[in-house]
Amino acid sequence: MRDKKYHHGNLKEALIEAGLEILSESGLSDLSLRTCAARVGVSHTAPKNHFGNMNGLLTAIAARGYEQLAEHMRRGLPENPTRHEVRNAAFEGYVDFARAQPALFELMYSSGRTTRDDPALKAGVGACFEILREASMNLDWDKAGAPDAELRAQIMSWSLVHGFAQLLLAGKLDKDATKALGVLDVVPDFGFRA
Amino acid sequence: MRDKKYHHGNLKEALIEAGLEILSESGLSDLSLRTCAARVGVSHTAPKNHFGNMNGLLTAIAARGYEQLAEHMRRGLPENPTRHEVRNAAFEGYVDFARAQPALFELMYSSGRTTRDDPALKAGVGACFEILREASMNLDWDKAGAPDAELRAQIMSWSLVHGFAQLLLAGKLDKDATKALGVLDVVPDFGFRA
DNA sequence: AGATAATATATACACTGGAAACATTTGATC
DNA sequence: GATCAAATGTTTCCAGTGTATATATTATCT
Repeated sequence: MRDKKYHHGNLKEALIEAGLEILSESGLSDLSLRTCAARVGVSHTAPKNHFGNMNGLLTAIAARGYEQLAEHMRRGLPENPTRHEVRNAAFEGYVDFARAQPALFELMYSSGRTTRDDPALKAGVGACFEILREASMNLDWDKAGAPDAELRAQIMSWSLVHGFAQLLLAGKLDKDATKALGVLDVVPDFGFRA
Repeated sequence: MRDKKYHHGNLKEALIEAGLEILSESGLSDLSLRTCAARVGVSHTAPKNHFGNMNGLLTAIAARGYEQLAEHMRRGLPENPTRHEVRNAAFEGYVDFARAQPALFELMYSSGRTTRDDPALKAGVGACFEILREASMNLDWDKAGAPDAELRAQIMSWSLVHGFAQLLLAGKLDKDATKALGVLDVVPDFGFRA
């Protein structure tokens, strides 16, 4: 880094990755414009050109998070997976991701820190939502047959797995409870009747 | 308030209520030691004597939040409620509370801002958990009969209703989806088979 | 080459939580 | 009642935060 250039060249991407690193290493409270900028070696006002403000940077980081979450939910799937395999992978991957990246997960689902209408963010959320749609198909819930049975099952699946992940991260499920249930064992098989 | 006394007399309680008001009126981002202290008319370092630091104040506020949530989950119950009425009231009350107090709800379930081991906080969480236990009794899930079937049903109930509430607050369920489902209509009757 | 836009810096400001020293009041003990 | 210790608040200061403004540097396009 002898000849440090005035223009970084790929600052936008570098800042997002710096943010992801900070979230992974430290936590959400240590993620700031200044820590991100410092890690990249740039002044703390440089991000403004690419993200507008803190909200914009956080939104971009959260969007990347949803992409990673979608990856996680498809990880380890065989070539032509059965519907049951898709469901198991999706639910296991969801909780796995939350536990592996708690700070990022918290940012992704916090209400005021990100901009909901952001296209990249909505795309990431949409990718996850699509996986959950596939994972929830042909679930024989009680109200199956109702006009919006599929959407209903999809939202219930998402609620169930997300609520479980969040309660886990928030420490609301004590160790006895989770151990008795087998945590990851209970998740993919939430009592759904195939 | 002519003769303003040096000692407030009930500062601890006043600060908690000020915090609840700020959360209700403005939002989590506007809640600070200084805004709380200013609302009570006291210096911004006064809270230290009662709560130690910001974390302590937030923990106390969150604990109060769980008490309010427990109230909400029992609101409007008749004298000798049926199990179905208990369940409906608990689930409706849970989502109702989240929508009525989104900022407080976010604080209550955020990971790093509060101290998990705090006795008052644990008591509040315990009260809610107990209501959920009652609301989940005799649920005929697939794995009913297993040694920990009841705890399992309890955790699933909590995950389901909490996940739904959080996804709602985070704006992940678009209006078409929630409208198609009837939101509060779907909550108390999540496909449980009585 | 020269104008213009994009990108990064420098500086200043209001805000935050917390540490330290000090002031005031309360309450217990003699 | 006087006295001394503990509890309760204030004052002052500091490092850290996001952002607005003005400025400097580079890239791009005609």
